[in-house]
Amino acid sequence: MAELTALQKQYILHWGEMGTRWGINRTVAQIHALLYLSPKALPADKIAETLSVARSNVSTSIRELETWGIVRAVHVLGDRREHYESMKDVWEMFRLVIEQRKRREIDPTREMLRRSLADLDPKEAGAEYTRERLQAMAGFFEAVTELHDHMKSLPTGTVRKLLKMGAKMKRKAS
Amino acid sequence: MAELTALQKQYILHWGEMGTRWGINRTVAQIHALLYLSPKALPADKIAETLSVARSNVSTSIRELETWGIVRAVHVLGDRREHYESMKDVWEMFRLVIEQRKRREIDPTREMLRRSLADLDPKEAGAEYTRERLQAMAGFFEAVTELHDHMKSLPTGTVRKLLKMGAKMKRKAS
DNA sequence: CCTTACTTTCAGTTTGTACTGAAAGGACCG
DNA sequence: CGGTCCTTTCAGTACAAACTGAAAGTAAGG
Repeated sequence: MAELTALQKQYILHWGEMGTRWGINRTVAQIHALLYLSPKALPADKIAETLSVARSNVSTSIRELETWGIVRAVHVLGDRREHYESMKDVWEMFRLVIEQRKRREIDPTREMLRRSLADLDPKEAGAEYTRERLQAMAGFFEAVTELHDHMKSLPTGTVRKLLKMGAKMKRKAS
Repeated sequence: MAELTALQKQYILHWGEMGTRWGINRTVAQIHALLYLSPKALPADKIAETLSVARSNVSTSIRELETWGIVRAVHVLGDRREHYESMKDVWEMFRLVIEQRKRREIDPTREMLRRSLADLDPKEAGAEYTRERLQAMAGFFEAVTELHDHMKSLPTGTVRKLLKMGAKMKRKAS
């Protein structure tokens, strides 16, 4: 992956934009795209050069990708630099990201809703209405959590198969 | 909803933060939270005052919420101002948002992947590897789309029931 | 150990998004 | 119609996030 082909450029740019729309830093997403397409692990300076960003920016972004668990450092014989490679299993990548975002965002929301419901003062005006709204919202997040936990308990690959099966059944039925 | 209770403030602030993490403008999310908790529709100036943002900012944000289809204007007898109210069905709200985000983000991504696969020049070095990666990614997005379409074809409320059922079954089994 | 190769940290700067307030644009009322 | 009330638009500004480059930190090699 000396220089980027038009196709690679397109993919990386698109993935960067997708990132920003879902709260992922553009550069982080671009680096991930680059590594995902790369047949071999790349050193940070190569990444910086290819994407035209500062070496230090690559360092920070790679760290974030490592925390997600979708990029890891590997060592190359006769080279002191760390080389980075992306996980190749798309399903596993999304599973990791979803699981962590759930923990960081959904769980605190459930917590907040539970706390709110507990704190609700029934004497206050409109408390009954507020309770209804909070409960409806809480119900949704609890259901999503149940679904997530349920899927998590299945071995890797099963979800994929189930989705594919569902798709086939739907086609047959229609 | 003259002044905000501590609970309402907490909910609105939290929802605003949630928004930012998922690519939704903070103010947009806060306004939605306010309307969701409000038993009656609120006029724009009231919203601006309550959240301490400019009237014009409310105008733009409300418009965005209206395009999502989760907030609508209602008229109050003897008041010339538009009053805004949020949809109260949480499931339907999320369904709307998910459907539109899929259309805006997932669909163009599938398109890009399809185009990339078509454009792939087999003579280029590493084309086979690139094809594999693109295909894996495309497979994922196609599966997600299938799942989405499948759910969409079910009547409102069914998904909710299925999730709840799944949760119960899981509890029984374990 | 000292040098060299590489990585991380961080203060300062840039950039893009969000926000404001003033002005223009409706719409209803008398 | 003219006035009032309300909404939208938009140019300018503010702000937060992202990014840079220099300096400090770390580790391998001689």
